[in-house]
Amino acid sequence: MFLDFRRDVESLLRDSLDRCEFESMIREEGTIDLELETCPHADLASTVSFRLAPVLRRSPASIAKDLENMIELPPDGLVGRVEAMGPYLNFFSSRRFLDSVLVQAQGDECWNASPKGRAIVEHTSANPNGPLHVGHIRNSVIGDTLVRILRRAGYDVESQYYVNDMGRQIAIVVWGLDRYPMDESKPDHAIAKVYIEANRDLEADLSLVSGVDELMQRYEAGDQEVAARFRSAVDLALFGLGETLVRLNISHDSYHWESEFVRDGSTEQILRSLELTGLTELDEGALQLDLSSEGFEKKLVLKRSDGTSLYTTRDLAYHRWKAQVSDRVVDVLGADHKLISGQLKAALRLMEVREPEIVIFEFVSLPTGSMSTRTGKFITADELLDEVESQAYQEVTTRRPEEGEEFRRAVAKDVGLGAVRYDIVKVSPDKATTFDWKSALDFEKLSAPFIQYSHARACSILRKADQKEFDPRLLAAEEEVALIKKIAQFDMVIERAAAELKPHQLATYARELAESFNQFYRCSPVLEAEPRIKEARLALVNAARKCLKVTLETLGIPAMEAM
RNA sequence: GGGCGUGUAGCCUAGCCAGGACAAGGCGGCAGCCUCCUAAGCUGUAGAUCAGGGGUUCGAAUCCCCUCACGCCCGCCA
Repeated sequence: MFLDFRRDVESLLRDSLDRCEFESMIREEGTIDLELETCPHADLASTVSFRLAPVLRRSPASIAKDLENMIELPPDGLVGRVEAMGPYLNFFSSRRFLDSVLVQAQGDECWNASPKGRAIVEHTSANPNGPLHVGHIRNSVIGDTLVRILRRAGYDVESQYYVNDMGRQIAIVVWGLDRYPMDESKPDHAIAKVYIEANRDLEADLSLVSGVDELMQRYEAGDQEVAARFRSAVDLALFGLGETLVRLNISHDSYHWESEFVRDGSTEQILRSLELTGLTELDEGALQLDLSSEGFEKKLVLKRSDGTSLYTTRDLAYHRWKAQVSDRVVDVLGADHKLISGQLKAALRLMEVREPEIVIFEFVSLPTGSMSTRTGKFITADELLDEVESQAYQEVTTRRPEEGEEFRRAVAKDVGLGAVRYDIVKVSPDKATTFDWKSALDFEKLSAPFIQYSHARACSILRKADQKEFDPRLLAAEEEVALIKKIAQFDMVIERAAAELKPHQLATYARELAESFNQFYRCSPVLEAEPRIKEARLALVNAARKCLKVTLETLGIPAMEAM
């Protein structure tokens, strides 16, 4: 679709540069950047003339004119028109392009890119010491959307949850379970209560801390009885976490426990590999890595003086394994991991292991300050989902009073899920946000229901008519052409979001697509149009419906047929 | 103190990495549209020294430097 058009424009422009012999004049600088971009004035515009002007000592406008004159448009290509507008070189798609988009969009193949390789995306990986809160799910939603985008872009993706089962937090939970029984609530919530109580005790009486240390040492040493207690506590928490993730339409293909990488010896192998670099040293019994050559002043501790391993060392083992079995490794991490992930990458470089691509998201705070599992200051994802769904139920009851209970419940569930996911994914990950109930419960334009609604309207039209043969050339109204072009951009948006790992670009596209459809909906009546126009418009509605559905699914948001 | 990130209308956000043709949306405000395919929609309107200052450039919200404000980090925690 649009990528085909862009490829044709690139080749036409390169040919033209060759014919004008511009390229040879500045070849020593390498190939010319064609400077193609989408803009309001053309389907693709090039500003390459500005770049050429100082080298050729000519005005950008005259260069653009020459380039325009030297372009030979094939009679039946995707590029319909080229026009030098001052210094800009504007390219417009052809009628054939619009027709082919409309035909392709009736099928299912055009929504998936060709195979690219294997990718591993690690996301969520919250400590199993409590439920997911509204900060954690920013990780989950960004991560899961990236998984879906990469799949669309042609990657064979495995999503992984890295379980921190060897950390202090989980040892505190295991220790606390001896003193406090879990109550009847959802297991992750019950574990959090134990964790909060245990922390309170440990802070009140520092002599208790040795009990936690001992548990950690026995776990790492392979004590069977302790291992069983750890496993049982972690499993309980993960079970609860998993239920929340299901509500968010998120699932992981595999779970990997930190302790795996200790037991199979790969953490020890990491230590040996790093010792070979000659940059390690013992300081008071602890093994440290000097990363000053990589720009880190502080030394990275790899092994405690009591011989136990540390999070980063185990993480290095995990990352070396991931790099070995895939073509792309992506981690989604909170802003508090910026430094440590930089050190991780540096250590991997020293071992000549391919570094992961790290997507950092900034924190979600509450109006009252930052969240904390330890002190119990958080809004859980479960609470949020309950509240949003209940609000959505009221909305749908107001708007569709004639519909039955079952319909309204189902719509509320899908609207609620969509609203939560879209609200998170629409914001760029590097923006810190403050959680706000009012905005979370808003179902208007800049939200998922806006897009779901467009899809439902398209479905409603299609339900009322049978699709027959159509002539795409009959779609020439401004809004119709704009909608076709917007649909065509799907492949480019996916490619870019997958390359840059920016899921919010897809959220922006989804809103634009829905807007284009709504404008078409207003201007072009379908069912009442004369037969041949009606068939063509039905085909466009069908194309838009498919594109909206695929876009929503890639965002992990349900596309209902009615709402 | 050092590092990283952010600062765009009353509020929230896109655009910034790859500088280019009028800074794009939403919420809220104001004025309209349901004898017409679902009004969770659509149309119009008002509202911006793109944090501030300097620099590079034919051209800067976008690149560089400085300042200010906010967030995160700088553990033998994870």
